Amino acid sequence: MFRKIKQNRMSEDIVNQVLEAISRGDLAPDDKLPSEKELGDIFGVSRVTIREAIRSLEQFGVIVVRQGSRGGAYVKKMDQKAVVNQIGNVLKMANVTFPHLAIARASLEREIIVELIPSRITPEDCEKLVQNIDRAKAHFRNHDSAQRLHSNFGFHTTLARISENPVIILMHKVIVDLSSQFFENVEATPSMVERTFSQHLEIVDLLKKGQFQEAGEVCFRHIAQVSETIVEKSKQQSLLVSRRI
Amino acid sequence: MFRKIKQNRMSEDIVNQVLEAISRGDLAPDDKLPSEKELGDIFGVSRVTIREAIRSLEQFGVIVVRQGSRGGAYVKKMDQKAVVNQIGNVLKMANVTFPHLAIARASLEREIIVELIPSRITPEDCEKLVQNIDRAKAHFRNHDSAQRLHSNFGFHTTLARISENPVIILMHKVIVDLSSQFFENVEATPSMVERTFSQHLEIVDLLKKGQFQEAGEVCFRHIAQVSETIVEKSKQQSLLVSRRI
DNA sequence: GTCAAACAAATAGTTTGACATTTATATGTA
DNA sequence: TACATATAAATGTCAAACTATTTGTTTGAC
Repeated sequence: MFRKIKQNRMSEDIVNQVLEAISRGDLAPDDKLPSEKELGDIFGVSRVTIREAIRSLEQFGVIVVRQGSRGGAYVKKMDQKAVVNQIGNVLKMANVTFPHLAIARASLEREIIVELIPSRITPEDCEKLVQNIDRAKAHFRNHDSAQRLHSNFGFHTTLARISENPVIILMHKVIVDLSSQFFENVEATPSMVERTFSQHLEIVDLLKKGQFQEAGEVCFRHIAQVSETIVEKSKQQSLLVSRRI
Repeated sequence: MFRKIKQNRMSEDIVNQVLEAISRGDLAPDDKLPSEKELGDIFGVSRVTIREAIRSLEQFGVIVVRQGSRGGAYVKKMDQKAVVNQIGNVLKMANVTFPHLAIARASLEREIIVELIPSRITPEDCEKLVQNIDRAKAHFRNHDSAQRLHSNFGFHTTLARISENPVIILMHKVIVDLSSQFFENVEATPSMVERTFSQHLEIVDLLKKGQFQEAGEVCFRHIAQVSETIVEKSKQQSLLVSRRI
């Protein structure tokens, strides 16, 4: 019925005021907040209190603080990358395992392909997907596994983007980012890599032909299968995969 | 190739050490951190620095701080609710609109129903779903719209839980929580409420009959339709719906 | 014994003033 | 011009004191 009142701590009040200012647009990205001393004068509190508020805002991810001359607290652009990072950090403290991430990703991408993409996909999108595959192949030839992984994940991220729904794109990116660390810790065999390439190509081909249902199923199986391999490989290398990330 | 070193700020170091201690399990939920003074002695820094670290950890959501005797910083249980809250707060600062949330939710639930539920659903699950509907109806009769909404959202949350995938359950809950504020701000007409009841019932009936594909489609259309109504009603009441949440 | 008020102890919240460190920019010099 | 150096404006840190809040304990009245 009622919610408990708790308005201790001046720093909290300051945090809220700054957040509101950002929400309203009174503070735009790259804007500089007044210096700690000035803020102290404005809010009528000491520098220590201001600094506590700044630490909260910084942890929240809405400002960055630079030292030195021309330093200070600057409003951070809350772009997709920043949001994904923030959410990822929170999720790291939750008891989420790699298999859970994998299934969630596979499901999400299937839904994206089967239901969200058909009305939106363009030949240019297909072209981008193919480019991702080509880039990954080039990195494979150069034995650059980090970049190869990046391009392969890029294939899936590109898929998600076609949905044009920021919430879905965000959720997908969070899952992919958290998953990627597991991929980085196992060495992929050439056959695994080649299979990924051919499955990615198969998905693009099906998309081009308008066979979205099939493409979705191939994608789901692809992710499930690759994830299963990662889990197996991780076990061989005694890596934690079923524990919290 | 290399990443820039940045070892400024002792409070950051302290934050990381505490986070690691929590990750390792050295600090369990409800454990009390030493007092500020003691922490200062342990880390060899002043109380001010300790307090800055504590503000960060608090904003991160891993501790709560109580004042007074027997007060101090206590490790917070990172249960689903806390994680959902944290992620929701981050998302509030992103440019996410209600329609985007609505489509994401509709898609997510369709995938849950069509692909994730079939192998898992039990008669008990159906019973829980029916109970949610009944509770909502009771609240409707009592003209308690807040509780009615809560039970109606509970129907969908119960659905998500059947997936048994914490990542999916989490994503779904975040979206539902963020969406709910829009529902709370418009007054639903009796006909809208009745239609929701009948659609929820229809979904349960289809689930009982094993017609998952159909249930998924009904659910998708139900969410899309209700959301559309919310958008319309909000416009009439001059509420922001297409701007950032 | 029970209740309430007064008191004590522990802890977070805040202030003040000082000094250290970092960084961009201006200044001076070869 | 190029490079070193000084300067100024920030943040980063410290120490010590005082305030506010919460909780436990004692004391006293009934």
